[in-house]
Amino acid sequence: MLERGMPARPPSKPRARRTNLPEPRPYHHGDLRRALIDAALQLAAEGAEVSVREAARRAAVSPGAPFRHFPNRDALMAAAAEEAQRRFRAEIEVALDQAPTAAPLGRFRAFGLAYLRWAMRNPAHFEIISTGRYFAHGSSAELTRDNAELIALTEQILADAAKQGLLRSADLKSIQVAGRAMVYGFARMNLDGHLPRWGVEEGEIDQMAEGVIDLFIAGIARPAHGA
Amino acid sequence: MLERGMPARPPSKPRARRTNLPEPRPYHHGDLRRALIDAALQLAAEGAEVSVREAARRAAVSPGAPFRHFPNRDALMAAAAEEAQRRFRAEIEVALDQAPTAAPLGRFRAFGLAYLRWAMRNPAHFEIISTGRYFAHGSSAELTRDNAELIALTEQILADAAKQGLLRSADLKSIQVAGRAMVYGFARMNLDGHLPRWGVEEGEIDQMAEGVIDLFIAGIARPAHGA
DNA sequence: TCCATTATGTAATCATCGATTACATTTGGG
DNA sequence: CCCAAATGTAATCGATGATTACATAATGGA
Repeated sequence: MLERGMPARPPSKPRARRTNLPEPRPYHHGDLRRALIDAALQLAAEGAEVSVREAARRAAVSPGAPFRHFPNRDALMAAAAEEAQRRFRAEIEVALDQAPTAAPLGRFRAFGLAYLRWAMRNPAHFEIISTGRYFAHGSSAELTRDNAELIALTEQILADAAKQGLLRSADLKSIQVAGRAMVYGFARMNLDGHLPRWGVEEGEIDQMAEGVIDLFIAGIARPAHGA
Repeated sequence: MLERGMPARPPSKPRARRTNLPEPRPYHHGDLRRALIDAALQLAAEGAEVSVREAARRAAVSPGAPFRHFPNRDALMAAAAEEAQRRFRAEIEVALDQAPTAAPLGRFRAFGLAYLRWAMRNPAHFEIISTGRYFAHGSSAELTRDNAELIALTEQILADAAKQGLLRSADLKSIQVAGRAMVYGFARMNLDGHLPRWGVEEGEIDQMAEGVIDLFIAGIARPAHGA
């Protein structure tokens, strides 16, 4: 596969037909596919709508060029979503690696916090991943699989918690769906502008996210023996 | 205000210039604004994207006509959202009117169930209301006010529950945000295709919604004395 | 080494969409 | 009755997704 840092100028005949252009980029881009994905993610992060043409513009390429790499706009969005999902998942896995394996509810908490933290800091990317409005639902097998694995992870954590007698209810399915809904909902509330900007304080929303997750865990956890 | 069932043909001179067209609609529509809003909601409900032109087409009117009633597409979407929000709110208020005033947690449950029931049955309309992606965020004062009132309603219910000593925690803010996040998240999960179609059974998702809400209430409620 | 095949980019073009402008028709009040 | 305001039409513009024909570069086998 072509790398990003490859030599930008193959030493073939330069053919400087126009001498005033500062960057006579070679006819071939090098890794246009990657550049388009990056441009798409960047556009989304800037709050602009992602158009194929604008991505092409950012890659300094003609409007038709992207269609050599993606059959249509949705395919570009799907590729961008896959990249975003990789980053999302990586951050969650780092958080889980740092949490002790023996404490399921602590892992559950770490998972939720990492999830929300990423979603708060990358709202546009989170939306591309989650909404399925930017490209057909099951069009990306990688995205589907990745997501299913994350869900399975939470199921495993909850099953461990149940096995250790840490949960008040045996209805794991409801707990799982409720937890997903709450975290997903909090992320989307932030995204959709339903979280008032409590004070200008940075990190205030992070704090609220923490409070909400802890409330949920307190709600499902079996009360401590002495309480 | 003009009604939908108004006489479609004012008895002015018919001017049948072309005799083969089945419906020589009069030059003036009657209530184009309302027809455009209906068309927009209908298009959304059908899963199609809402375009001004298609709404105009459905109203059998020229592509420029809608702009006599809405300055731009967003304004049309905002008007459609206001209409959807009215229906949404009406259904919730009916549900609350049927719930006993003295049982705050029962009212909380009724609220959540009505909310989810409507969101499940009108996913596209729910999205128009909630997403703020179809028109500028605070562009509709009515929508903002309506939504704020619904939120205030849940706050009141929770405050009542706290006053009656029904809650385990005194952190009403976290409870409120967590509850909103969970219900909102469940609705959006359905919308975004994150709820697997558990069996073809109709009403299965309704059941899941109920389970999730009950789990949440059980989590925040002070345990019964004898338990 | 040559060159032919394939990969990749360009130019031109099309249909659709949101939006604006100039013009036409209808309606309703003075 | 008539004119002004409201409302609809026609024509047009710029942006976009997408397709097609063509141009250029990269690659590998003879």
